[in-house]
Amino acid sequence: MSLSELPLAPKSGGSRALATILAHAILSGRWGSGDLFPRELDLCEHFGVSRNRVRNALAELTSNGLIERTAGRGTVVRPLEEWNLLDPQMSEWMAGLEAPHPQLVREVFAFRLSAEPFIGELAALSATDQDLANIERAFEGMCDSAADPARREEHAEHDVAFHDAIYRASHNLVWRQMGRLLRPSIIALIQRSHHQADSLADSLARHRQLLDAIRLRKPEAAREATERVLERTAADLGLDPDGRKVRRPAALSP
Amino acid sequence: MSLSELPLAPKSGGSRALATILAHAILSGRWGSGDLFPRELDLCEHFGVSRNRVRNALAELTSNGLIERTAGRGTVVRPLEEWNLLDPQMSEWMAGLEAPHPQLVREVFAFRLSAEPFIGELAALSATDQDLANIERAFEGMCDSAADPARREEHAEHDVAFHDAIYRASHNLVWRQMGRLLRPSIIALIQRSHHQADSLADSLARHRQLLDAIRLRKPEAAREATERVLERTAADLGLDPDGRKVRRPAALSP
DNA sequence: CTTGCGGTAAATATCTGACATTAAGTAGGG
DNA sequence: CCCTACTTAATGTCAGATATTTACCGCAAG
Repeated sequence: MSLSELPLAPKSGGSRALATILAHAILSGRWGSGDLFPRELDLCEHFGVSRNRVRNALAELTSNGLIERTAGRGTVVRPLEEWNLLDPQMSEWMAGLEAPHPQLVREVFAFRLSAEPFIGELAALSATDQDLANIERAFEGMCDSAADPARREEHAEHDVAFHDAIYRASHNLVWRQMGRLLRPSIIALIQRSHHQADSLADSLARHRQLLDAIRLRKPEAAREATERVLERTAADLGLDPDGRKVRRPAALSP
Repeated sequence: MSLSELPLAPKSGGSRALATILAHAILSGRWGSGDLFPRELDLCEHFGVSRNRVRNALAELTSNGLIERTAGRGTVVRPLEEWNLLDPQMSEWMAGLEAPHPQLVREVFAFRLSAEPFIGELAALSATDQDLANIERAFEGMCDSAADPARREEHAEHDVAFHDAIYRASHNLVWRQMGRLLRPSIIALIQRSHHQADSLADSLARHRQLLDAIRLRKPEAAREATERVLERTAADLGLDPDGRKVRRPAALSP
């Protein structure tokens, strides 16, 4: 991939903006695994910035596993499997992307599909009144912004807040930080799906059931409600809702 | 905390070594949340390195959420809840630490306690022959190195490999990357526990049961076996095995 | 023909010094 | 009393020079 296809307005915003541009290019899949990345000096010239900024930007990509740099050889793009998906910076980049790697969307959603029903259980067991209030407020925001098709983005943000509040209700640092994967996953959703009016109403109804299950402290019901919410989401994403879905062992063991 | 208590041999190893020293100091809890971190120039003088290296090291700490830097004010340490636990670099730092934050150990273990039984199920459902071979090889390594008390570290590495192979058997990128949390958790284990001979034998027996459950593709059995392994681990860590443990909803719902 | 050695080029890593930008505190004038 | 302008102290950025690592090529010995 030639360097000349990249946008070039990173002057404002420090080396962060430059890192974002480069990260988006890699996350979109413009360079394959093992491809050589442009040299520092070429990047300096193309973007009209100092070598220092370029180096800082590249250092950030390095720390997220997107590239590997070695003196004398240059900069190469690392394979997708070694990207650092759990870094919040990566989530931010993925969320700001118009067309992320399809595999990335699938992997993240497969994770949600397997983990979130369980997180729903945890939330039903450990949610405080404060957590419930947060979930409820997000839900009301979803309802409020659902009618107007022009407020899709706002709706998505409330959607993120809803699920994130559930992650937080687990009251564990690790689970909570995993909640950052929600944003890219849900943003990808609104950009892919057409979100018919009936689909939206159905989605809201399923979210309400999940909220109720958590409020009533019914873990089993929360798990099932989460599965139904994700079924709806999978349909909107155009993914096979059962392809990678993991059935509960209760349905499999003798 | 004064800067003079830090070790000072980061000459070899680039800015990475310096970042490790500083990260270890923060992870040990020497600076509290919101405390001012030493200025760049003081660090330069103390370690006898250029400002460039100091800045690179600090940039790495910044990207992991350990510190926050703003021009004009200086560098402050961020609260533990905002540390970037899921970054592999952080796991490495935590693993290399002699005495990590007790809260950190607890949070990570609480996560394992809730997540790993489920990962055990996933592994029993999705493990390939290759995965099984990996798990088995790690288990044999554990057995082999169990007898000699002088090979505790080697034993711990096989222990990590065992559980990591189970994470990998889930065949999902996100779960797989979470496996990096195992190293710091297990390293903390061997540094805290006395690991009596009988405790070790018991631990091995429980690991074997888990291995067998996965090999026989019995998700339910794998979940229970994982819970027993973690019970043993909790006891060795001196944590309350039931304190934060999440019972299965089946035992709670009507 | 292959292997091993040395030299050269290319890329990243580091050092140094100067300057720009930001944020907080402070004194003076309205 | 408040608001502005100045000072100070810290991080952010730039530019140039130098060090180090790596790959590649030519050459000679086996």
